[in-house]
Amino acid sequence: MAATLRDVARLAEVSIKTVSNVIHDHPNVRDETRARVQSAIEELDYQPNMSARGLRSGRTGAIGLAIPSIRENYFAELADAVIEAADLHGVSVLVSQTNGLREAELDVLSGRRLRLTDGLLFSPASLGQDDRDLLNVRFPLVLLGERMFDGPTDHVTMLNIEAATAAVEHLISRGRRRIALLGVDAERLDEAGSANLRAAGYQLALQQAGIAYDPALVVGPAHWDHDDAAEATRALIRSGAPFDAVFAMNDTLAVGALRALAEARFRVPEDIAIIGFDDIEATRFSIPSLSSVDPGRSQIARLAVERLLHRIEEKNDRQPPQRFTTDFTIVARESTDHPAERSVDG
Amino acid sequence: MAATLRDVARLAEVSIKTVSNVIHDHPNVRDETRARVQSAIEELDYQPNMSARGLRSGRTGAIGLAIPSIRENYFAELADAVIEAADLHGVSVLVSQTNGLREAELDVLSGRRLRLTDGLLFSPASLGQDDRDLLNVRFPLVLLGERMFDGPTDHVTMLNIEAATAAVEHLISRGRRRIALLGVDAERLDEAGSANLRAAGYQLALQQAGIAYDPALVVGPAHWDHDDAAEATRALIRSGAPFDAVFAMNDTLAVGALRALAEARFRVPEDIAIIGFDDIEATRFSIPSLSSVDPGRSQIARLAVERLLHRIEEKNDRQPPQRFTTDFTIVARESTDHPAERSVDG
DNA sequence: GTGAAAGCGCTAACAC
DNA sequence: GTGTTAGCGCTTTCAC
Repeated sequence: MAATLRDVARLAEVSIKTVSNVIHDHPNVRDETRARVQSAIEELDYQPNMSARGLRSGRTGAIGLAIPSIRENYFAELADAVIEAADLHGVSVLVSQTNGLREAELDVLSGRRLRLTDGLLFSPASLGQDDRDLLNVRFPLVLLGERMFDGPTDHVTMLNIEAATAAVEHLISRGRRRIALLGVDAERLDEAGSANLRAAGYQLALQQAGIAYDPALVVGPAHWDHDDAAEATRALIRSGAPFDAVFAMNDTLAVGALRALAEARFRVPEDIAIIGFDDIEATRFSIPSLSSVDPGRSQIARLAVERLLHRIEEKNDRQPPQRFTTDFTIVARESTDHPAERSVDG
Repeated sequence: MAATLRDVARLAEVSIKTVSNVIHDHPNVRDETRARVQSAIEELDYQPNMSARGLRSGRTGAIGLAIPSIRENYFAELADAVIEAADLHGVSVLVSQTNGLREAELDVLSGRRLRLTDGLLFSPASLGQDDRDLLNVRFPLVLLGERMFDGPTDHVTMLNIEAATAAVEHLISRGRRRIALLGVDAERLDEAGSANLRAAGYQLALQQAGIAYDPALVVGPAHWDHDDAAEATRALIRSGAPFDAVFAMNDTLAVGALRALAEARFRVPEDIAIIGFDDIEATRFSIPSLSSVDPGRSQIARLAVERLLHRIEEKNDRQPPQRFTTDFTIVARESTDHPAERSVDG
């Protein structure tokens, strides 16, 4: 059986309060006593019972991270950054996957799903702007991503529009004019999430460069996975609409596009330049390597963890919700490292 | 403030014991009483305090998963499978990353790192056969991977030797004879871990096919990442040793090799066939797609979670440690979909 | 079928 | 500086 405070106190011949004082580095313990307690702790290999501490203090020392799927590289890298950041504060991370299902996301918000936690970092994939009120929960919550805005909680998000504009400007700076947008149907530009923001950034960049917007170059899929991206790119190629660059709304899409372009014997970047979004590791190891937008993931994670821990600390004097944005960077790699051979005007 | 059992009991006008009986689906509660309690629970949105339950019952309802890094695709997919499997049992998963550091792995085993858990799934990357005794811990532990064998705990592992043999046989069946082994230095074949087992499988397959073993075709890196894999492959190419196939000890290495081969203008699979190991998602989206060995990851996860929960359940009548192996499959994709154009004999 | 009460291990207010 | 003690919310034994 594991040792308790009582056992340590008995061995060190002090009261449990003194042991507790030693553990919590409280003052008012004589050095000699402290040493005696310390050695008792070591002798018994005493480890505090976190359930008891949690019951008493109302804190578990763990936070929840609810994301669509840890298999998606972006979220794996985000989870890594969150776990690292939490570690620095001595906090553990419980990971819950929603698979993007509304039911699962509601479960998460109900608190039914993650019960040992002091608070939650939540990156929704199904809930949208209309569900904002559901974020009024009884536990500290920090929202991630770009599906809901102006909700009742702190929110950490990237500068989607600005970053997308910069990505498209990067393509334009390489002499590209017929820039396809991969990741959203032209008819659904007004829906929630990163997609429409990035699409807005795309349109803005075109406009600023005096390039006409062509809906024929805007293709799905709604699901951002390799397969659908490859299929959408094939459809774009079949459509016959000429294009000399692709702005993929994330790197997974970009990798799928790369695959479809290779099948169709397009050269990247000579014939088609590509830039993705998220700067996941895969960008560095595709052939060719993929240019991308680094959204400042570790900054997002650090900020989010710090805000959440802050909210957990704060008692009743609750501050109004705040929104935080992170810095982005364009990372130029091989897939855009070539000026257009001839400019194709629309 | 969150509602407690007491609040529910008061509202339903019963004792807390009756509420507890309802919650735990115990018999001996009249239907009418049960209904009254149920509606009180709903009215108050009562949710059991897991710390209190944990303190009382000695169970937290969470398990730990300690892996090197969630960013590595293999571990992300393993974590996904573990979380899914745990979910089926109503158990949460705390993820801890060791980054392959010995210190961190010792921390994990000391129990200092994951304290809210009932048990641990541990996939070591630094600890090896000599550290077997360290696995004698006070909490339920299930070991994953192939760095330690015959330890004092349950162990779930893949059939590395057999699977590696099958992978190499797959290359041989395509007429390949000069098969490079990527992932271990020829001088270090005897060290711990998956590497030497897979190397043994490689040697076995060659032997059975009557192909001479050539240490010049066995190249590092010790770190299984894209960069080092690409570099090792470049070195192999520079060495001038002729080869017509690569068996990469995991898919990450295979992707790195693919990159180096493309740079050197080798065609895959026409000039060089490649097979990897782990069957991560990236295999399906590389160009060409990568053949691989599917190690039965979800089976590993399910087995591991079930064994761990079983160990958590069992009282003092502890069974001896058991070892479990999973089924593997060779998944043939484009990278091996071509018979050798001419056989190069060694 | 239901209730009363002890106690899991810890924290912290209070006493000395 | 150190000790005593109440009580966090729950489970469970035992009584009725």
